[in-house]
Amino acid sequence: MKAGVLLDNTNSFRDKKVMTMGIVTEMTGLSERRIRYYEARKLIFPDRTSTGIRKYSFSDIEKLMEIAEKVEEGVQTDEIRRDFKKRENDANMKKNMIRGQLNAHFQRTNLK
Amino acid sequence: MKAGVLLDNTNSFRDKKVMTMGIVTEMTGLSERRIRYYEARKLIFPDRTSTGIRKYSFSDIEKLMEIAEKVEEGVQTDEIRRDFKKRENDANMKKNMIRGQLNAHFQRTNLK
DNA sequence: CGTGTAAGGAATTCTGACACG
DNA sequence: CGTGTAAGGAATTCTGACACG
Repeated sequence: MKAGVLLDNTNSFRDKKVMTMGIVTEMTGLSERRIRYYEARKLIFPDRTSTGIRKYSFSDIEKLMEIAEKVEEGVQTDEIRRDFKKRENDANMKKNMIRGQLNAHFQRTNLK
Repeated sequence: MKAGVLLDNTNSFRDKKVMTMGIVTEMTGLSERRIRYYEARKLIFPDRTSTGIRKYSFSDIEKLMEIAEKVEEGVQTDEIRRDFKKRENDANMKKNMIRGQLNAHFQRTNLK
């Protein structure tokens, strides 16, 4: 319960997919073409309305700007994707570690 | 400076106007007609793109749901507007009070 | 490999008005 | 007063393809 709260990183607004392409191009300065291409390369995963319109979150925007930066440094999309995957893995491992320590803690203190 | 930080309530994402009408109708369950009407009655103030498309924030969404609730209770838009105005006034007064106390505090402790 | 562009269609949004009440 | 609706136009978004490299 407590652990759930502590580990709950849902930044509610940050992750809600609510922005359409026009806003995203405006906020990131990227072309529609580039944004769709990064999706094709499995770097971002917008939601879709029932009619096919893409919807992005604030964290998608941040991710896009990070991608664009790397690409401009000459990094290939494939490598960026691998980096993201690794990073996500690390985050999950950290989460599990914390969960383990919390469990240990409660077993010691609560003894049940 | 310090006071500025303490008083800075910019919830960054919550107040950014980034959603178009379709998303707003979906999130609030309200009709376009009602949403535009509440704007005409000075209850909400979406931004506009250069071509006239309305853009709403998460806090606009929350406000809309509150408005809808009141309207369904039979409250008239005019009264709702007055309530909002008053509430904003109260918030500003509170802000100024805090600012005053902080200033007093720093004058006492810093003596300059 | 990453991105621009023109093409054509589908979906979205906008305004002003008529309607009911 | 608050909201629905049909009307017509303007702006947005989508996909697939050709182009360059």
